Amino acid sequence: MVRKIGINNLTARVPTKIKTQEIIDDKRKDIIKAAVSVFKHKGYHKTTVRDIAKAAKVSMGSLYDYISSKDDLLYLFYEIFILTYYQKVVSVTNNIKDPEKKLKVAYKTLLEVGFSLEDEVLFGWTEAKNMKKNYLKEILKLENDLINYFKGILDEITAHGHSKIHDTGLVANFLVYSATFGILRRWALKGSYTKEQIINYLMNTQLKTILPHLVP
Amino acid sequence: MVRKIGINNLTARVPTKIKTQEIIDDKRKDIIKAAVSVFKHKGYHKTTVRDIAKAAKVSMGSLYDYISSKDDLLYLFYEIFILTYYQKVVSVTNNIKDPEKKLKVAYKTLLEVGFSLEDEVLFGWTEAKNMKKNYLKEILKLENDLINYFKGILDEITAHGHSKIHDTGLVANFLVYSATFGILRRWALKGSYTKEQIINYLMNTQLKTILPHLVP
Amino acid sequence: MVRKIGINNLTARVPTKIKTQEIIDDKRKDIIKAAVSVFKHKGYHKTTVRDIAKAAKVSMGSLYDYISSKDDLLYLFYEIFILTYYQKVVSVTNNIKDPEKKLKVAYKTLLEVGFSLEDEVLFGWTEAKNMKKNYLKEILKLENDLINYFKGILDEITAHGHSKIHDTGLVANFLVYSATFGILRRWALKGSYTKEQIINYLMNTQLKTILPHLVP
Amino acid sequence: MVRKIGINNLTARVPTKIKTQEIIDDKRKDIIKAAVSVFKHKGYHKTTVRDIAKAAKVSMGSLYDYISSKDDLLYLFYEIFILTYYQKVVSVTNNIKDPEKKLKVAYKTLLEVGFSLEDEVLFGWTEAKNMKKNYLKEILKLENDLINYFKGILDEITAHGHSKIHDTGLVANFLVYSATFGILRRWALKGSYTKEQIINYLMNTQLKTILPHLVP
DNA sequence: AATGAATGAGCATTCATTCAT
DNA sequence: TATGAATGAATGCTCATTCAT
Repeated sequence: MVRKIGINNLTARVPTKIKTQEIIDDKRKDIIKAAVSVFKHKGYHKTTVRDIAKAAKVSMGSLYDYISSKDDLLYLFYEIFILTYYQKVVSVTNNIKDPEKKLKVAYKTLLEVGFSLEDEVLFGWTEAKNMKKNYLKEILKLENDLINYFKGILDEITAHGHSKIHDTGLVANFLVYSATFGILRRWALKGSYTKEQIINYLMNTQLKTILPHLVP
Repeated sequence: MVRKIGINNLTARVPTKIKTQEIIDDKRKDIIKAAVSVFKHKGYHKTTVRDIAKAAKVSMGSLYDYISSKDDLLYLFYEIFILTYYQKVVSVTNNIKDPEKKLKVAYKTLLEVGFSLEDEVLFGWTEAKNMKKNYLKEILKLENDLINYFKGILDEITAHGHSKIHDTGLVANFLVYSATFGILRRWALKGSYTKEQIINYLMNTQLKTILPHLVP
Repeated sequence: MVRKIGINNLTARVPTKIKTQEIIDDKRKDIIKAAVSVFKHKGYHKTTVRDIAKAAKVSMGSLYDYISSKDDLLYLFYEIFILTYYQKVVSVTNNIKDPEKKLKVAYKTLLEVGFSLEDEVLFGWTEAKNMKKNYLKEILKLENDLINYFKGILDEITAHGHSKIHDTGLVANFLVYSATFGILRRWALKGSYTKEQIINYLMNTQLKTILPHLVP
Repeated sequence: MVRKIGINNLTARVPTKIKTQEIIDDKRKDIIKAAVSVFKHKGYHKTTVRDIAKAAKVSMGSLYDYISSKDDLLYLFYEIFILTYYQKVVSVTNNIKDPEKKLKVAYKTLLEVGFSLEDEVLFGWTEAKNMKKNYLKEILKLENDLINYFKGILDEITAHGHSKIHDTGLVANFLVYSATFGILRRWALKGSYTKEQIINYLMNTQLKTILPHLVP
């Protein structure tokens, strides 16, 4: 089941002093974009709110009209980040009927979105612990939607008897985990392997584990 | 090729004001142990040097006689952490002649050491970015030793014609990456899967990718 | 001698951008009322101009059309506050001829107005220091009118030979001071004494000091 | 019953990062003295922690080694302030046997201590609301000790049949309240009345209310 | 060698006031 | 007249590091 949530109305969770919703949405996009661009390079802790304000070309005071704390920016980043992933995967695979094909396309999309958002992925993996408890909870829920989307495909495959998957939940989790391999290990891989080589490797090994009869 | 380095003389990279090497080694072990015990729970940034001094039962001044900055502690943590991994894997597999058996035992050891050091693994993954550039370089070298140890086994397997592995470097990297799945995704997995289930799953799927004829 | 000043034209001291006097008076009353309602609960410093604008249901910009600074509101509060006291006491006692009777009624009124404005009294006592020097001067003048009203009664009493009061100015001052005892010490008194007990106590002791022959 | 608490061990309630108790006591006295000297002139809110550090000739960081928040300084001020009052009154009257004499001396001491601490009294009356709830509670307890000391004397007087006091608690409260008249109304009184005139006036009127047979 | 008090630059956040629309 | 978004100086507080003893 696909949650029908857009980015704009989701961010409603974060309080603001501004009254015009349209301005909030626009400005927030700018601010988060600026925040992420700084976060990516300096990390959450080393980035100061001044850095972000400067990057977003707003004053300190104005920044705090749109968010209520530095924490909020982290939350907003994750929200957008995970939704970007999710919506991309869903939009690309939604109309595919054959579950095996669907899995292949979904996984490939996962890999490609990851590579297109390398810095964000890296940042996302390392800074989650800095989120406030209740914010983290929300983000984990969203992340779970993505895992479940894959689990759903795997369940379909099993149901159709194409393949016998032991535990679709565990497999779905590992699939999603495996998709960030190329990014999280980029220091070790860069120089030796191209993005395409990594994608091919993962498509061949990880999907074959699930669909043994797969012909690449 | 196994680098023959022990913990003590490695830490020589980190400057100190103390002159008796023996005292340095002992005290440093205490300090790092204390630092890690705090880091694990509070993270690097939220841990203050005061916290560490307190946990190590030394004065602030004394602490700075053994290290020259908070960064050093991070480096020393990684050094010990990665060496622990490496030495464990090597010591357990060093005498195994059959490369397939060796791979199995090495991978299993990797998984088990990981689970025995969950907090350290988590900490290690998320705080690497806080290390000074030149320290990071050193740590990546050490990490590379571990990857190469696996690559060596895979090369042996290929050489013996048991299995045809396309790119042993890439596979070695992914193997080591996969081994932390259970820990890095523990928020999603805890509650649903036991450590044993996760280890079994990974042994079955990841090793089978490499050794298709494997009978669990 | 009673100054004949109404609330509206007094506030003329505070500058405004608005030109129609009628609108000023109306809107200002709303704004001050709102400001006081917030001030009472949060204190002057912890109340933000935003709070006041919200409570007064006007925009920030509009608020600043009617006042020129947050200070002004403090002044306007005191102005209304002290006039309320004064006018009440005067209106109730103006027609009483017998000065002893007049004193009794005036003092009792003082006590009762105080208890009906507990929060305002408390606020008034503790925030006066935040007023601008020249505003404070004006307020002290108004306050002096009240003291002098009591002094006038005491002078009459002395003139009529009913009682010999050493220094009517000092006595008048202390009388007015004594009247806020129940409010300024309410943390210590609440729970043990009712408003009526306190009023009775003060009527008995303080008036008897002045009029020894008094029969309650 | 006189609580046996000195200033030094009382301040133990406020946390510190310093380990040597002697240093804490000394430095804190300096800091509070400096804080009060600034508070008196600028009020609590308008005084910045920087102001205080400067006046105390310590760095910001050092200041925060001795207190844990600006609030603490307010608490420490009140603690010392109220104890100064209390200890002075008790030490001067402790050995007086005759309760009437005791009351006279105690009240006079109250008046004189007040006048010797004018700024502190004024500050104390107006800033109590800024104290944290639990701190305020402690201070009110201390204040209550002073009230009760007077109540004790009044009870003795009543017990000895010298005078019939209706409600010694209420009278004690009002006595203590009356003692700050000269200070809290100094704007109105200064210029017209000397400290001595005010003290005489209060001694004559307030004590006579309690001890009608009193001959000044 | 050891201690712990001192330093001060740096940070997140607030808020009275202004001004373009 | 009315609106509310924008400003930025100012504030309370932290903490890695130093240094006198």
